[in-house]
Amino acid sequence: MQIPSRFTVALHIFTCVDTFKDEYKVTSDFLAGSIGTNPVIIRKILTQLQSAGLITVARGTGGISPTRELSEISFYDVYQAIEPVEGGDLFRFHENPSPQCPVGKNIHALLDDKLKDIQAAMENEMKKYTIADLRTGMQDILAKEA
Amino acid sequence: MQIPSRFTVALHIFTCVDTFKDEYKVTSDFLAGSIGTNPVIIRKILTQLQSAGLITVARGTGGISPTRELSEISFYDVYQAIEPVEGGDLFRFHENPSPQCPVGKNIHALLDDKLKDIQAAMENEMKKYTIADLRTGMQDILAKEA
DNA sequence: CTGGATGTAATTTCAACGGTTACATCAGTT
DNA sequence: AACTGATGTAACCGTTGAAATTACATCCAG
Repeated sequence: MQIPSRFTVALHIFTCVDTFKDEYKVTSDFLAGSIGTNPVIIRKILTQLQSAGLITVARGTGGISPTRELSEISFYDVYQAIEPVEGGDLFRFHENPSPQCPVGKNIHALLDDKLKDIQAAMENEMKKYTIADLRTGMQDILAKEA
Repeated sequence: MQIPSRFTVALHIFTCVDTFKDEYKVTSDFLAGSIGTNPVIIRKILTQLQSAGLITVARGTGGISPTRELSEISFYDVYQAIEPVEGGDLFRFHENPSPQCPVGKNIHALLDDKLKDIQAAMENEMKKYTIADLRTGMQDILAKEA
Protein backbone atom coordinates (compact mmCIF):
# COMPACT_ATOMS: atom_id res chain seq x y z
CA MET A 1 0.00 0.00 0.00
CA GLN A 2 1.30 3.39 -0.91
CA ILE A 3 0.99 6.74 0.79
CA PRO A 4 -1.64 8.53 -1.30
CA SER A 5 -0.72 11.11 -3.91
CA ARG A 6 -2.26 13.86 -1.80
CA PHE A 7 1.15 14.21 -0.22
CA THR A 8 3.09 14.87 -3.41
CA VAL A 9 0.23 17.04 -4.63
CA ALA A 10 0.55 19.18 -1.51
CA LEU A 11 4.29 19.58 -2.08
CA HIS A 12 3.57 20.48 -5.68
CA ILE A 13 1.11 23.12 -4.48
CA PHE A 14 3.67 24.75 -2.21
CA THR A 15 6.21 24.78 -5.01
CA CYS A 16 3.76 26.41 -7.42
CA VAL A 17 2.65 29.01 -4.91
CA ASP A 18 6.22 30.07 -4.30
CA THR A 19 7.33 29.93 -7.90
CA PHE A 20 4.39 31.82 -9.40
CA LYS A 21 3.23 34.08 -6.59
CA ASP A 22 4.46 37.27 -8.31
CA GLU A 23 3.63 36.21 -11.81
CA TYR A 24 0.17 34.69 -11.76
CA LYS A 25 -2.86 34.52 -9.54
CA VAL A 26 -2.41 31.02 -8.13
CA THR A 27 -5.97 29.67 -7.90
CA SER A 28 -7.18 26.13 -7.44
CA ASP A 29 -7.89 26.06 -11.17
CA PHE A 30 -4.37 27.18 -11.96
CA LEU A 31 -2.94 24.54 -9.63
CA ALA A 32 -5.21 21.85 -11.03
CA GLY A 33 -3.75 22.62 -14.44
CA SER A 34 -0.15 22.28 -13.31
CA ILE A 35 -0.83 19.16 -11.26
CA GLY A 36 -3.14 17.51 -13.75
CA THR A 37 -6.18 16.94 -11.60
CA ASN A 38 -9.50 18.45 -10.59
CA PRO A 39 -9.81 21.83 -8.83
CA VAL A 40 -11.98 20.26 -6.14
CA ILE A 41 -9.18 17.87 -5.22
CA ILE A 42 -6.92 20.88 -4.81
CA ARG A 43 -9.43 22.69 -2.64
CA LYS A 44 -9.82 19.71 -0.35
CA ILE A 45 -6.08 19.59 0.16
CA LEU A 46 -5.95 23.36 0.67
CA THR A 47 -8.60 22.97 3.35
CA GLN A 48 -6.46 20.37 5.10
CA LEU A 49 -3.40 22.60 4.93
CA GLN A 50 -5.46 25.45 6.36
CA SER A 51 -6.79 23.32 9.20
CA ALA A 52 -3.22 22.43 10.07
CA GLY A 53 -2.36 26.13 10.14
CA LEU A 54 0.20 25.93 7.36
CA ILE A 55 -1.46 28.33 4.91
CA THR A 56 -4.20 30.89 4.61
CA VAL A 57 -6.55 31.01 1.64
CA ALA A 58 -8.35 34.19 0.66
CA ARG A 59 -11.93 33.66 -0.40
CA GLY A 60 -13.57 35.62 -3.14
CA THR A 61 -10.41 36.94 -4.69
CA GLY A 62 -8.31 33.86 -4.26
CA GLY A 63 -4.71 33.70 -3.13
CA ILE A 64 -2.68 31.26 -1.04
CA SER A 65 -0.10 32.30 1.55
CA PRO A 66 2.05 30.18 3.83
CA THR A 67 1.70 31.26 7.46
CA ARG A 68 5.38 30.83 8.30
CA GLU A 69 8.80 30.98 6.80
CA LEU A 70 9.16 28.19 4.25
CA SER A 71 12.14 26.88 6.18
CA GLU A 72 9.75 26.31 9.09
CA ILE A 73 7.39 24.08 7.14
CA SER A 74 8.78 20.56 6.95
CA PHE A 75 7.67 17.62 4.84
CA TYR A 76 6.54 16.09 8.11
CA ASP A 77 4.24 19.04 8.79
CA VAL A 78 2.69 18.58 5.38
CA TYR A 79 2.42 14.83 5.85
CA GLN A 80 0.68 15.22 9.18
CA ALA A 81 -1.69 17.79 7.71
CA ILE A 82 -2.62 15.54 4.83
CA GLU A 83 -2.83 12.10 6.46
CA PRO A 84 -6.13 11.44 8.16
CA VAL A 85 -5.09 8.25 9.99
CA GLU A 86 -6.10 8.73 13.60
CA GLY A 87 -3.47 7.70 16.07
CA GLY A 88 -1.03 8.19 13.23
CA ASP A 89 0.08 4.58 13.11
CA LEU A 90 1.89 3.76 9.92
CA PHE A 91 1.43 0.02 10.38
CA ARG A 92 -1.99 -1.47 10.59
CA PHE A 93 -2.23 -4.20 13.20
CA HIS A 94 -4.45 -7.26 12.89
CA GLU A 95 -7.32 -6.58 15.22
CA ASN A 96 -8.16 -9.86 16.88
CA PRO A 97 -5.11 -11.69 18.20
CA SER A 98 -6.28 -14.43 20.54
CA PRO A 99 -6.09 -13.56 24.24
CA GLN A 100 -5.97 -17.29 24.93
CA CYS A 101 -2.75 -17.76 23.01
CA PRO A 102 0.50 -16.82 24.77
CA VAL A 103 1.78 -15.30 21.56
CA GLY A 104 -1.50 -13.64 20.62
CA LYS A 105 -1.79 -12.14 24.08
CA ASN A 106 1.66 -10.59 23.93
CA ILE A 107 2.19 -9.80 20.29
CA HIS A 108 1.42 -6.12 20.78
CA ALA A 109 3.89 -5.80 23.64
CA LEU A 110 6.45 -7.48 21.43
CA LEU A 111 5.95 -5.46 18.26
CA ASP A 112 4.66 -2.02 19.18
CA ASP A 113 7.93 -0.38 20.15
CA LYS A 114 9.73 -1.80 17.13
CA LEU A 115 7.05 -0.57 14.74
CA LYS A 116 7.19 2.84 16.39
CA ASP A 117 10.96 2.94 15.88
CA ILE A 118 10.56 2.26 12.20
CA GLN A 119 7.85 4.85 11.80
CA ALA A 120 9.93 7.39 13.72
CA ALA A 121 12.86 6.80 11.40
CA MET A 122 10.70 7.75 8.45
CA GLU A 123 9.17 10.76 10.18
CA ASN A 124 12.53 12.07 11.37
CA GLU A 125 13.80 11.99 7.82
CA MET A 126 10.69 13.87 6.77
CA LYS A 127 11.51 16.58 9.29
CA LYS A 128 14.84 17.20 7.59
CA TYR A 129 13.28 18.52 4.40
CA THR A 130 11.36 21.79 4.24
CA ILE A 131 9.45 23.78 1.68
CA ALA A 132 12.45 26.10 1.55
CA ASP A 133 14.38 23.18 0.01
CA LEU A 134 11.71 23.00 -2.67
CA ARG A 135 12.04 26.71 -3.34
CA THR A 136 15.81 26.62 -3.79
CA GLY A 137 15.71 23.31 -5.61
CA MET A 138 13.19 24.55 -8.14
CA GLN A 139 15.04 27.84 -8.56
CA ASP A 140 18.21 25.91 -9.36
CA ILE A 141 16.44 23.73 -11.89
CA LEU A 142 14.81 26.68 -13.63
CA ALA A 143 18.06 28.67 -13.65
CA LYS A 144 19.83 25.83 -15.44
CA GLU A 145 17.05 25.58 -18.00
CA ALA A 146 17.29 29.22 -18.97
CA MET B 1 -3.07 5.12 4.30
CA GLN B 2 -1.57 2.39 6.41
CA ILE B 3 0.67 -0.50 5.57
CA PRO B 4 -1.70 -3.49 5.57
CA SER B 5 -1.94 -5.88 8.50
CA ARG B 6 -0.40 -8.64 6.39
CA PHE B 7 2.92 -7.37 7.67
CA THR B 8 2.17 -7.72 11.37
CA VAL B 9 0.40 -11.00 10.64
CA ALA B 10 3.56 -12.31 9.01
CA LEU B 11 5.62 -11.33 12.04
CA HIS B 12 3.04 -13.00 14.26
CA ILE B 13 3.37 -16.16 12.17
CA PHE B 14 7.13 -16.27 12.58
CA THR B 15 6.78 -15.77 16.32
CA CYS B 16 4.24 -18.58 16.64
CA VAL B 17 6.26 -20.98 14.53
CA ASP B 18 9.29 -20.46 16.71
CA THR B 19 7.43 -20.48 20.03
CA PHE B 20 5.32 -23.56 19.38
CA LYS B 21 7.39 -25.62 16.97
CA ASP B 22 8.19 -28.31 19.56
CA GLU B 23 4.85 -28.23 21.31
CA TYR B 24 2.19 -28.16 18.63
CA LYS B 25 1.78 -28.82 14.96
CA VAL B 26 1.68 -25.27 13.67
CA THR B 27 -0.84 -25.39 10.84
CA SER B 28 -2.65 -22.59 9.08
CA ASP B 29 -5.68 -23.38 11.23
CA PHE B 30 -3.62 -23.15 14.38
CA LEU B 31 -2.15 -19.84 13.27
CA ALA B 32 -5.53 -18.50 12.25
CA GLY B 33 -6.69 -19.16 15.80
CA SER B 34 -3.83 -17.27 17.41
CA ILE B 35 -4.01 -14.38 14.97
CA GLY B 36 -7.77 -14.17 14.86
CA THR B 37 -8.39 -14.50 11.15
CA ASN B 38 -9.17 -17.00 8.44
CA PRO B 39 -6.86 -19.90 7.54
CA VAL B 40 -6.91 -18.90 3.89
CA ILE B 41 -5.49 -15.51 4.76
CA ILE B 42 -2.67 -17.29 6.53
CA ARG B 43 -2.02 -19.57 3.57
CA LYS B 44 -1.81 -16.66 1.18
CA ILE B 45 0.79 -15.01 3.36
CA LEU B 46 2.66 -18.29 3.71
CA THR B 47 2.73 -18.54 -0.06
CA GLN B 48 4.26 -15.08 -0.27
CA LEU B 49 6.87 -15.94 2.33
CA GLN B 50 7.67 -19.12 0.39
CA SER B 51 8.00 -17.25 -2.89
CA ALA B 52 10.47 -14.92 -1.21
CA GLY B 53 12.46 -17.92 -0.04
CA LEU B 54 12.04 -17.19 3.66
CA ILE B 55 10.25 -20.39 4.65
CA THR B 56 9.32 -23.83 3.41
CA VAL B 57 5.87 -25.30 3.92
CA ALA B 58 5.28 -29.04 3.92
CA ARG B 59 2.16 -30.08 2.09
CA GLY B 60 0.00 -32.91 3.21
CA THR B 61 1.38 -33.18 6.70
CA GLY B 62 1.83 -29.48 7.31
CA GLY B 63 4.71 -27.78 9.01
CA ILE B 64 6.50 -24.48 8.51
CA SER B 65 10.26 -23.99 8.63
CA PRO B 66 12.36 -20.89 8.13
CA THR B 67 15.06 -21.44 5.50
CA ARG B 68 17.73 -19.50 7.37
CA GLU B 69 18.88 -18.53 10.80
CA LEU B 70 16.26 -16.27 12.37
CA SER B 71 18.93 -13.62 12.82
CA GLU B 72 19.27 -13.58 9.04
CA ILE B 73 15.60 -12.75 8.42
CA SER B 74 15.01 -9.06 8.91
CA PHE B 75 11.74 -7.15 9.14
CA TYR B 76 12.70 -5.69 5.80
CA ASP B 77 12.90 -9.15 4.24
CA VAL B 78 9.40 -9.86 5.51
CA TYR B 79 8.14 -6.48 4.35
CA GLN B 80 9.51 -7.00 0.87
CA ALA B 81 8.01 -10.47 0.71
CA ILE B 82 4.59 -9.22 1.72
CA GLU B 83 4.29 -5.91 -0.11
CA PRO B 84 3.23 -6.29 -3.71
CA VAL B 85 3.88 -2.71 -4.86
CA GLU B 86 5.92 -2.96 -8.02
CA GLY B 87 8.81 -0.57 -8.16
CA GLY B 88 8.56 -0.53 -4.40
CA ASP B 89 7.76 3.16 -4.15
CA LEU B 90 6.36 4.06 -0.76
CA PHE B 91 4.96 7.36 -2.01
CA ARG B 92 2.41 7.45 -4.73
CA PHE B 93 3.00 10.29 -7.18
CA HIS B 94 0.23 12.18 -8.97
CA GLU B 95 0.33 10.86 -12.48
CA ASN B 96 -0.31 13.81 -14.76
CA PRO B 97 1.76 16.85 -13.88
CA SER B 98 1.58 19.29 -16.76
CA PRO B 99 4.58 19.19 -19.12
CA GLN B 100 3.66 22.76 -20.13
CA CYS B 101 4.17 24.10 -16.62
CA PRO B 102 7.74 24.78 -15.48
CA VAL B 103 6.91 23.32 -12.08
CA GLY B 104 4.90 20.41 -13.41
CA LYS B 105 7.66 19.53 -15.82
CA ASN B 106 10.29 19.42 -13.08
CA ILE B 107 8.42 18.28 -10.02
CA HIS B 108 9.70 14.72 -10.33
CA ALA B 109 13.30 15.87 -10.60
CA LEU B 110 12.72 17.99 -7.53
CA LEU B 111 11.03 15.42 -5.32
CA ASP B 112 12.19 11.97 -6.33
CA ASP B 113 15.49 11.87 -4.49
CA LYS B 114 13.97 13.33 -1.35
CA LEU B 115 11.17 10.79 -1.29
CA LYS B 116 13.71 8.03 -1.82
CA ASP B 117 15.72 9.28 1.15
CA ILE B 118 12.67 9.14 3.37
CA GLN B 119 11.74 5.67 2.20
CA ALA B 120 15.31 4.47 2.67
CA ALA B 121 15.31 5.75 6.25
CA MET B 122 12.32 3.57 7.01
CA GLU B 123 13.71 0.54 5.22
CA ASN B 124 17.09 0.82 6.90
CA GLU B 125 15.42 0.83 10.29
CA MET B 126 13.49 -2.26 9.21
CA LYS B 127 16.75 -4.00 8.45
CA LYS B 128 17.88 -3.55 12.04
CA TYR B 129 15.22 -5.86 13.44
CA THR B 130 15.18 -9.59 12.79
CA ILE B 131 13.01 -12.55 13.64
CA ALA B 132 15.65 -13.51 16.19
CA ASP B 133 14.65 -10.36 18.10
CA LEU B 134 11.10 -11.65 18.14
CA ARG B 135 12.24 -15.01 19.48
CA THR B 136 14.24 -13.54 22.36
CA GLY B 137 11.65 -10.85 23.01
CA MET B 138 8.84 -13.36 23.29
CA GLN B 139 10.93 -15.68 25.42
CA ASP B 140 11.59 -12.85 27.83
CA ILE B 141 7.92 -11.94 28.03
CA LEU B 142 6.86 -15.54 28.65
CA ALA B 143 9.60 -16.07 31.22
CA LYS B 144 8.37 -13.09 33.21
CA GLU B 145 4.81 -14.34 33.07
CA ALA B 146 5.69 -17.70 34.56
C1' DC C 1 -6.27 -45.24 0.20
C1' DT C 2 -7.55 -42.17 3.38
C1' DG C 3 -7.34 -38.26 6.54
C1' DG C 4 -5.51 -34.07 7.33
C1' DA C 5 -3.21 -30.53 5.53
C1' DT C 6 -1.91 -26.98 1.83
C1' DG C 7 -2.86 -24.39 -2.76
C1' DT C 8 -5.89 -21.57 -5.05
C1' DA C 9 -9.90 -19.83 -7.55
C1' DA C 10 -14.11 -17.29 -7.02
C1' DT C 11 -16.93 -14.31 -4.60
C1' DT C 12 -18.31 -10.90 -1.19
C1' DT C 13 -17.99 -6.90 1.85
C1' DC C 14 -16.02 -2.81 3.02
C1' DA C 15 -13.23 1.31 2.96
C1' DA C 16 -10.43 4.74 0.78
C1' DC C 17 -8.75 7.33 -3.17
C1' DG C 18 -9.41 10.13 -6.85
C1' DG C 19 -12.64 12.31 -9.87
C1' DT C 20 -16.76 15.00 -11.06
C1' DT C 21 -20.99 17.83 -10.86
C1' DA C 22 -23.58 21.08 -8.56
C1' DC C 23 -24.35 24.77 -5.80
C1' DA C 24 -23.89 27.92 -1.78
C1' DT C 25 -20.87 31.45 -0.12
C1' DC C 26 -17.68 35.03 -0.11
C1' DA C 27 -15.23 39.41 -1.53
C1' DG C 28 -13.57 42.66 -4.55
C1' DT C 29 -15.07 45.55 -8.79
C1' DT C 30 -17.96 48.15 -11.49
C1' DA D 1 -26.52 46.82 -5.51
C1' DA D 2 -25.43 43.64 -8.88
C1' DC D 3 -21.78 41.16 -11.19
C1' DT D 4 -17.81 38.30 -11.42
C1' DG D 5 -14.61 35.14 -10.16
C1' DA D 6 -13.05 32.54 -6.61
C1' DT D 7 -13.41 29.23 -2.50
C1' DG D 8 -16.13 25.77 0.52
C1' DT D 9 -18.53 21.67 0.56
C1' DA D 10 -21.96 18.16 -0.13
C1' DA D 11 -23.21 14.30 -2.94
C1' DC D 12 -22.24 10.77 -5.93
C1' DC D 13 -19.53 7.55 -8.95
C1' DG D 14 -15.92 4.28 -10.48
C1' DT D 15 -11.94 1.84 -9.28
C1' DT D 16 -8.90 -0.43 -6.45
C1' DG D 17 -7.26 -3.15 -2.72
C1' DA D 18 -7.76 -5.49 1.90
C1' DA D 19 -9.74 -8.93 4.40
C1' DA D 20 -12.95 -12.58 4.82
C1' DT D 21 -15.23 -16.67 3.27
C1' DT D 22 -16.69 -20.83 0.63
C1' DA D 23 -15.47 -24.43 -2.18
C1' DC D 24 -12.66 -27.66 -4.07
C1' DA D 25 -8.39 -29.66 -6.10
C1' DT D 26 -3.99 -31.41 -4.66
C1' DC D 27 -0.58 -33.43 -1.93
C1' DC D 28 1.58 -36.83 1.31
C1' DA D 29 2.47 -39.54 5.73
C1' DG D 30 0.75 -43.42 7.86
